Amino acid sequence: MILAAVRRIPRGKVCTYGNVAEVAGLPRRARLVGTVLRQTPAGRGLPWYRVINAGGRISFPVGSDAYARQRHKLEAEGVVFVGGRVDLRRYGWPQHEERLDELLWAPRS
DNA sequence: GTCTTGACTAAGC
DNA sequence: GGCTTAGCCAAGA
Repeated sequence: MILAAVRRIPRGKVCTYGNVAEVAGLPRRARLVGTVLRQTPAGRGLPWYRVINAGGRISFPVGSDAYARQRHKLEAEGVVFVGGRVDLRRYGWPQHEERLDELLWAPRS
């Protein structure tokens, strides 16, 4: 369910661990999302890099290899970083609670 | 079994 | 915005 949720994040958008958990139907399991992504091999076609923390930042140590990889992937899709963070009001997904309800109700594709 | 860890968060300063 | 502190809960050890 978690991986399915990650796959639904649109290009050029980002989603927080907490929101991924919610969309996956697992409220309050943000850490589990991180655990799953950590264990998931190089998910081909899995937009894992679109998942960031609630602070709008990448959850890897700044300067680390992983940090650079994720950031470049996002910037390549047009996501802009300002002061090491992205504006969730602009790039965050889903945008509104209303949208979230639709997602939970809608059949998975 | 328990104890620790951690790609997390919301709340309080 | 930043830093701390409490919760959180599945995995690992």
